[in-house]
Formats: sequence, structure tokens, C-alpha cells
Amino acid sequence: MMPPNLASSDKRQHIIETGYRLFKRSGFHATGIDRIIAEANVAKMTMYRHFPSKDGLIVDVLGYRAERFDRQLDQLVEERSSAQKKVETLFAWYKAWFKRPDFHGCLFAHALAEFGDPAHPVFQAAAKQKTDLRRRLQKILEDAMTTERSESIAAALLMLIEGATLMAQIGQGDAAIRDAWKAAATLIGSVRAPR
Amino acid sequence: MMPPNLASSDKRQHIIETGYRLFKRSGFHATGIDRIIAEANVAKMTMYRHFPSKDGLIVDVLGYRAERFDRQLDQLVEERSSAQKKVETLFAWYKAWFKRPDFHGCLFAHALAEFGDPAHPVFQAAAKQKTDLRRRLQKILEDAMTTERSESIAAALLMLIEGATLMAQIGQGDAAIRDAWKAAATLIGSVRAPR
DNA sequence: ATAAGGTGAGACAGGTCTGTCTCTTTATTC
DNA sequence: GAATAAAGAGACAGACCTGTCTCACCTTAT
Repeated sequence: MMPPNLASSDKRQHIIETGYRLFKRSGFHATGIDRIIAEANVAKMTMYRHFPSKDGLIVDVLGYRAERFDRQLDQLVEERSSAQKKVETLFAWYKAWFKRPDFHGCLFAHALAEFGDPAHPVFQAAAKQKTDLRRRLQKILEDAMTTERSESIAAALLMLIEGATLMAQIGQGDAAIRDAWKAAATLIGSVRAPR
Repeated sequence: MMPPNLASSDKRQHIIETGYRLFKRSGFHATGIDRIIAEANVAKMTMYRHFPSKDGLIVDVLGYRAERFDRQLDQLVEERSSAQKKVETLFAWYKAWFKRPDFHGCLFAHALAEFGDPAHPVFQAAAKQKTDLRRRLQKILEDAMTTERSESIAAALLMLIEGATLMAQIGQGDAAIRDAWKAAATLIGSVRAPR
């Protein structure tokens, strides 16, 4: 058994996905290890062989989720014409996400809420995702405007998205993403037709 | 001792303020009752005489915080001329809030993160504050534009504010509130000079 | 066949949590 | 001074938490 066990990696991934499902539904502190291993149908030692601790598992869950989000964003923005069209597609993606029955808000925002210490690895993993998303939005916008404006508007788009996600959590996602897109279109349009 | 004991109300308020300070710093689940009563220098039974449970205390803490925020907002917007000026003052208030050393993000957003069940009293108390704030923003804006536009832009302003608060939590509050205000000014200005 | 590593199942320790209880002390009002 | 209500102090129960440990089982490579 020298070669890396494939079944072992499968278990690891299964634990991550189970943790993701439970953490987003019930929060990090309120979800116990026992609950995770019971839902994942693995032994406790299997979990602790793959992850150093609960916090370590949380960090890996956030990393997994960030990677999956990045891949989806890659698919969304590829081969589309204008920056405005790309942003519109992104907002439509959020609108669909809000409608899903398993939507429970942004896991990274929740992580920041529960782990307020900036030195904590979970905090840093969550903060990184927000910073990365802002950078990606800026990359999309900089084709259509100056760098200075793209940075400012990218930050505004990110804030609109985060705010819309919060409103979606209290059952107002539909109106929120509609108003957010209206605002986003106005902001992007203001570049071409400044007052 | 027939008349309501004043000292008793003081204790109650002191417990609420201590809980507020600890909850916002460490989160709700991570903050234990023992910690609260130790910091407040009260006996455990004193706390349980004033509040039915930990969840009950949390609801009252959120209510206290919402009331205080409303009062501050009252002071901010009174006797100011234009809607734009009022919003600018509000954004300046957020900018100052982000700079405070005891800033740890929005307690209501954190409550929504930790109590994801819409039927939970804590969830409802937190959701109410967001809905109320949106309504107040709309009242401010409707002097300067049609009701339809004021509703849409008020929602956008709220999302910008919530997003900025999240970014402030990861140490980017200064740039966030600046970009948020830029966007807000563009949105408000777009009403007078529509494309 | 045999050796070895991954896994399941669950006991276990040590700690923390919420909430209840009793007993004593303090402060106020009549 | 006596009566009464609030509060302090802390034990306590029962549950849950994380993380470690043991032992039996199963699969796979040699």
C-alpha cells in the first residue's frame, strides 16, 4: 500500500462536503464533530487522521468552497463580450443561488462573524475570499474603464453583492438582487456618460 | 419595597450592555453565561431573574442596540437640508464607526449568521433591524425622488452599507466607505440627470 | 498466506455549556 | 428594629464539546 490510497482521499472529500453542508446550515460553533461524522458515516478517528482539528477542517471547507466558487466564476465570465454583460451574468448567477432551497447565506461572511480574531486561520481564509473576489471584479471592469474607476466600482459591486446576500438571508433576495443590478448598471453606465 | 426597584433595573441594563460588549467581540455561541456574569459582576441567578434564557438575553441585547442605533440616526438626519446631505452624513457616521477600536462588525448580521433558522426569535430580531433601516433610508430619499426610485435606491444604499461593514471587518473599512459613498452619490445623482 | 495500513465503533477524559437550586448577605421601607 | 425583596456565591445536574485511545475488521500488496 505504498501508493496514496484513493479511497482515503474520497473519505477526506466526503468529510469536507458534509462539513460544508452542516456548517452553512447551522453555523460553525453550533455544529459538533459528532454530528459531522455521523452524517458523513465515518469514524471519529478517520476525521482526525485527515484533519488536525475542527478548526483545520473548517479552513479546508472554506478552501474547498472558495475553489469551487472560483471555478464557477471562470465558467461564467469566459467568452462573453462586454464587461457589463459579464457583470449581468454574475448577478443572474447570484439571483439563481438565492432561490436554491439549500441557500443559507455566504459561508465566508458567517465565518467572519463567528471567528472575529484577525489572527485566526479561519478569519484569514474567509477574508482572502472577499479580497480575491474584489480583485476578480476589478479585472473584469478594467477592460471598460480606467484602473482607478474599475477599482472603485469593483468595490461597490462587491458591497452590493454582499449586501444582497444578506438580504437574501432574510427572504428578500429577489428584490435585493434586482435593485443591486439596477444600481450596478447605473454605476457602470455612469462611466460612459459622466455627469 | 413596593415601588419598582431602581437598582434592579440598573443591574438588568448592566447585564445587557456587558452581553453586548462580549457578544460583538466573541460571537453568541462562543460567549458563555459564566463569562457574562463574571464580567458584569453579578450572580447567575440575577441574570436568570431578569432574562428567561440566554436566547432571551440575546434578543434583548439586539433590541437595546437597535434602539440606540435608531436614536443616533434620529440625531443625524434631523434639520438637514437635502436627502443627499443626509445620506452623506450617514456614510460619514459609518466611516467613524469603522475606525473605533471596539468595532467588530454588525451585531445583527452576526446574529443572522449564527441563528439561521427564520423561526428563531434572534433571527427575527436581527431581520427586523435590517428591514427597519431600509425603510428609514427610503423615507429619507423619497423627498428627492419618486417613491419607486426611492425604494430601489434605498435598497442599494443599504446593501452598500452592509457590504462596507463587512469589508471594514477585514480591515478595509476606509476604502470601502469611500467607494460606497462614491457609488451612493452616483446613484442619487442619476435621478436628477438620467441617461 | 501474511503483513500492513486504513477504517468502524465506541469508550473515555477533561472541560464547558445552560439552567436550577440553596444558603447567606445586603439594602430598603415601614 | 422588623420585614421584605433583591442580590451574591457557589454547588449541582445533565448534556454536550473536542480530542485521544483501544480493539476488531477489512482490503490490498507482496
